[in-house]
Amino acid sequence: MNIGDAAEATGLPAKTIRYYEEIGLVASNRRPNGYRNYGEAELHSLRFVQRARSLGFSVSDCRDLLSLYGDRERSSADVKALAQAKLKEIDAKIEELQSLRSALGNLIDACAGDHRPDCPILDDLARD
Amino acid sequence: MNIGDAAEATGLPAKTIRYYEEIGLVASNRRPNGYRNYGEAELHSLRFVQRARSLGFSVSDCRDLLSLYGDRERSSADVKALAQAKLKEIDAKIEELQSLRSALGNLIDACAGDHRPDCPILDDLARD
DNA sequence: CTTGACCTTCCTGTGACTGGAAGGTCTACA
DNA sequence: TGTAGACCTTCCAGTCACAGGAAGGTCAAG
Repeated sequence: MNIGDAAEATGLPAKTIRYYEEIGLVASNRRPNGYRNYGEAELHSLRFVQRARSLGFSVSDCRDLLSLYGDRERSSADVKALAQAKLKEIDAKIEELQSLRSALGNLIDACAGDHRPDCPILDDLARD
Repeated sequence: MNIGDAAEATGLPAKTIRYYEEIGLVASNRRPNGYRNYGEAELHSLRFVQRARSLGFSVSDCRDLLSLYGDRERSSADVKALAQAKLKEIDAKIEELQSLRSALGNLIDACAGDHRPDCPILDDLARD
């Protein structure tokens, strides 16, 4: 299976698949003509990474997760710890965005939004 | 006022202040010895940008906001529109993070987190 | 034999900085 | 007067996770 088909099968752009190979995340076999060749095992890894990325894990996290996935001696506690750390990051981001949202929302509510130049938003940004 | 003092006064790292000058966001005067020299006007702009950034505006947005701030003919509606677009972006990010949080949270809840290798988190990432 | 859809590698750019090297300047103190 | 060290300067490289594009090789169909 060529990279284009692998891209379609996994939902990842071909560029991204090449990138994952370049950084040593998901290897590939090569045909005699130099083309990359993807089998079920590689597709599986690519899909694994795709899902982990979409859950918010970094590429580096994916490396760890793939390694845990391949380790028959792993403890599920190790995976859970990784996931919980990620969850904490996500919670922190949500909280930050919410306080940001609230501050910006207040400014917007205070602004008339008409043709006149008076604007509480700019006033706040420019306050001494 | 040298860049170090300006950094302290605005809360921005000196590196960042130089960067803002490089991209043409906040200019500076120079002393005969080549050192940057910051007066009240420049400090004001830097603080303005610092606040706008901390509200989630991009550097490009800051450029627009600075320009609106300096425009006596502006309409507050223009500023409000910019802020509302940003608010929409923030809301979208919050929503995305929340659905992500929920998906990851479910997986975590399903994982025993003990010494055994069985792990619903990995199972989900590796599902066919 | 050609066309066009693939594939390859390599280089550059993104956003918003951050770190570090190499070297110039200023101030305080002996 | 010399010097230490705390500033300042520019320039280059790295971050993260790719995306865009150029130049050129390969393949299947007609």
